[in-house]
Amino acid sequence: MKYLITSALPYANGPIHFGHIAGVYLPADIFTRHKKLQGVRAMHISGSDEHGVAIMQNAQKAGKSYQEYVNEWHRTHKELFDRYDIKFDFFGQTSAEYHKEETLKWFNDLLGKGLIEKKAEQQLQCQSCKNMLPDRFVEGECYVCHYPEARGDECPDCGTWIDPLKLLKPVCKFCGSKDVKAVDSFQWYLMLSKMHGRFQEWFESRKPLWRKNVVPFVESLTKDNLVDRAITRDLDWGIDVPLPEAQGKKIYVWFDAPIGYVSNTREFLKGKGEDYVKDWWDADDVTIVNFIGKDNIIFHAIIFPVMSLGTGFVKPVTQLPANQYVNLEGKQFSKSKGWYVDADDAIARFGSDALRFYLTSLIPETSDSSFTWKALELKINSELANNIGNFVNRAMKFSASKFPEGVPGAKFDAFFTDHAPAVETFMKEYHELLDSYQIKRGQEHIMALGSKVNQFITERAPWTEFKTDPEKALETIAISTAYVFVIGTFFAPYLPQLSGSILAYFGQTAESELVKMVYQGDLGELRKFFSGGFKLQVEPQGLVPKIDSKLIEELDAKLKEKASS
RNA sequence: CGCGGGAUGGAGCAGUCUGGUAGCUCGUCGGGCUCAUAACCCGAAGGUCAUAGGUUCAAAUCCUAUUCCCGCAACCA
Repeated sequence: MKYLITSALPYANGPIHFGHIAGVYLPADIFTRHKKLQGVRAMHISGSDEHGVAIMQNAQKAGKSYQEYVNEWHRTHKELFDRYDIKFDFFGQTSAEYHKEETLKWFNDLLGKGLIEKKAEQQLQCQSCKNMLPDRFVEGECYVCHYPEARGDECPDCGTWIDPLKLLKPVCKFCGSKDVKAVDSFQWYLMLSKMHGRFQEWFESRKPLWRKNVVPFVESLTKDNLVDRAITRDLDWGIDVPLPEAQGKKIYVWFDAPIGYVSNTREFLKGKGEDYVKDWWDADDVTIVNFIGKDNIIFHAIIFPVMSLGTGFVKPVTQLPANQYVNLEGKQFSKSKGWYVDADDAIARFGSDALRFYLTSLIPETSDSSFTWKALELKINSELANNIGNFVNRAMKFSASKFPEGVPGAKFDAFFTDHAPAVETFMKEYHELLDSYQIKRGQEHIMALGSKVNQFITERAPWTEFKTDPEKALETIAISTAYVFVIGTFFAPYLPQLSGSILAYFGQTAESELVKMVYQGDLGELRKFFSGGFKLQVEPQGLVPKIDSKLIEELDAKLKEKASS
């Protein structure tokens, strides 16, 4: 079994915030690290999504070329992911040549199979700026409830799905002109309706695997039929429709974006001796996992699977861990309203361990969750620092001060006879949680182990044993030391930095064979490692700095002040 | 109006598919310990599981109706 893991392509049009990180990239990163530590072949693929009207508008506003504009956001996003220790095997761009090639391969194949068809239609065009107006770029009066600011796709007041052609008093959102007219046009459509039967058959096989926030939603949209969708647009930024009669038309951004998963894999594997289709996307033993937010369900559960089934190029998605949203104190992030926390600024202040730990606890697996500064402080100080950080610190410091010459190998035996069975059970449960995409609970599970070992050390009270029976104290420290190793190992997918610092006490890293073996549950290897005795490789020190509550108050006040101004 | 999600001790959540003593983390209160980052350990208080009906020997869990909150996705995860 191998895992092809993708994260929703971030749109190269604005900053990434905690919602994106906790909802998509962080769980995908943790899951990928987990699989790799298990010794399973896995790759994590993503990249910037760089086409579409919104990008055109903002690039124009910024006075930049489209390519310049998306390149800048691409670089910004990449740097942010680095700071959060979110690793991709490949993070590409949809404006790249290889992506265009792959997209055209799909378009031509579907066209050849009759799954893409040209259809005549009427479309709104602004007579002032001459732009063809996509649904969201026209506003007017709702023809049902007469709400004056209905959007071209839906009336926010009465909820009617608007046919933009029927909108009363339409206004162009590009230039504000009221001179908007319907003109005859034509576009190419993805004929989803022709694939309804095959889609349903496939979807049945996915139902038992997918979350309950996905299945009923998809079912309600696909029960009776699938609606054909236009996949071309009249724009001047995007991939050209490869047909002579399609002058000036581009492929719709949502058609090419999911192909980005495939094209980026292709680019990643170039010259590496593996075929991106045969060895990965269409391999018999591949599990394809798309980490996405709830707003992307339609594309990942319906449209891209139909495209995949239609071409037969790639297997449709196996697992779709779609998360809900992370809000900011209950309300959606909104940069324009100032209701916003800069993810870059936060990581600079608190570091990867603290933010990854807190954001993991916020992964909105079943319902929306909420970021608050106060909760960040509490979570780090009273959980990560007091439980895990403090345990590692007290065990290692005691060892260093009372037994500076090290712990002899024989003292570790008690760990392997008395504690190993419980640790093995713990590991099994931990793997089950991660393997079923319960990322948040996996972290909670490690915390529970932290509590257990704090209990253990308090019960044994090595500081008392040291006075009455130093040999016994030595054994207590040996057992605690083994637990420190286990904790360091199991935090590796979640907190690579903390895990790295813990493992460094043993002269190991997350890439060490020993660590992988232990991660996979092989305590025999660990026994061999400790059998020669153990001496700290690094002077112990507090590994989890506490968060200053004054700083939290300042940040909190700043946020609220910004939002109210 | 429609569709989807949610409602569980002070806060955040799990449990609902497969009905059977209501669980976790934080917070609060009382006690213990002193190796450790004023950390750690033990104990306690605190919930008629949104509401109203129904099915059942038994309902947080199944059924029906209602209320409130969040989102709307085919260009914001």
